[in-house]
Amino acid sequence: MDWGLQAVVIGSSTSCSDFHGANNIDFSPNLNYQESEHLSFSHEMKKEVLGDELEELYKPFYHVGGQNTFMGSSISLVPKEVKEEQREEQRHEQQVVAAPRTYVPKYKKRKNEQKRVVLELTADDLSSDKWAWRKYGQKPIKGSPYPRSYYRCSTSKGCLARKQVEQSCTETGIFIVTYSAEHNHSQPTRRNSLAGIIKSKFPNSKNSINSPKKIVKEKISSPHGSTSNLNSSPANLLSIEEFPEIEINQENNIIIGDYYDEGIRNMFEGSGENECVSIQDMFDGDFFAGLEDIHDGFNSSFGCNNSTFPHFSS
DNA sequence: CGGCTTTGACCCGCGC
DNA sequence: GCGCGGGTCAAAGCCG
Repeated sequence: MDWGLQAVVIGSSTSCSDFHGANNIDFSPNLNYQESEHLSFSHEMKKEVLGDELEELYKPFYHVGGQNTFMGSSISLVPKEVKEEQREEQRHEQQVVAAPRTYVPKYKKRKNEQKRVVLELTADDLSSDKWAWRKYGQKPIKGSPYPRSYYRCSTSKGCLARKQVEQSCTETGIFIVTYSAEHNHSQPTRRNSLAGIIKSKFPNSKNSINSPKKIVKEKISSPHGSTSNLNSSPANLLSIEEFPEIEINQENNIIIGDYYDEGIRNMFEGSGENECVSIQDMFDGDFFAGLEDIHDGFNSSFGCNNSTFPHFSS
C-alpha cells in the first residue's frame, strides 16, 4: 500500500443513478499490496462491485425527519442555525452546530455573515462529501499552525454555497469544516473534472472518492529500476488472487492463462496461448483499455450489469 | 481546452 | 482613521 491511493485504482465511468452520481468508485482500500509482493483483490472488492453497500457509502447530505445524515457517516446533527436577528443575542454563545465534537470559533463573525454550519470531521468524512467544490482561496489563520482553505460550489455558477476547511490544531486528523449558504441545485450527478484535485484536496483520506480512479503507471512501470523488491521476493511472483491466471513471473512478464478464455489474450495482436507480456508492453500498449472490452465477460460471470462494473483505464 | 489549485493582492468589518 | 485579520478575487500554472 505504499502506492497509496494513487497506485492501483479502479473507477467507473458509467453512469448509475443508484449511486446518486457517485460514479467514481474507489476500491483501493480493498486492494492489498502485501509485503509478500502479492497484489490481491479482496473479496470485499468484488462484494462492493456487486452489493448495495455503495448506497450506504454515498449517502448524500440530506435531512431525514429532522435529523441530518451527513455524507453517509453516522454524524447526528441537531442544527441550531443562528439567524441574523438572533445573532446579537447569541454573540457570546457558540454558534456551532452540534457535531461529533464541539468547536468554538476563534474569530468573531461579521455582521452580514450568513448562517453557518460548523462540523468537525475526519478526513474520511470529508472525502465522502459528494458536492463538487472548487477551492478559491487559502489563508493562514492566526493562532493556528494550519491554513484555512476556502471552497465554493463548482456545480452551478449561481450557487452561493461555501465551505471552509481547516485542520484542527488540537486533534490530529480532525478537520473543522464550515458550511455557509445553501446549494440552489441538486447534488451533481458526476464530478465535472478531476483535474487539479488530486494533489491535496484531502490528502489524508484513505478512501476518498475524490481520488483519481486510475492506475498510475509510474508506480509500476519501472520494475527494473527499483526492482529490488520484486526481485528479492522469495516467490518472485506477483499474483492477483481473484484472477488466478494472471501472474507476473521472475522476468516481470505477465502470464495470462486460460481463465479469461480468448478475451485478454486477444487484446494483444499476435498473442497466442500462454503468451507473455512484459510490464512495459502492458503499459505502453492498451492492456488496461482492453480490459474494458472484455468486461462484459466479467459481468456475465459475476452476474452484474454494466452499471455496476468498474471502469478500467490506463 | 475546461476545470482545478495556488497564491499574492485586494476588500471589508471590527476594535482601538 | 488606522491597523489587523478574515474572506474573496484573479492571474498563472497544472492536470486529465
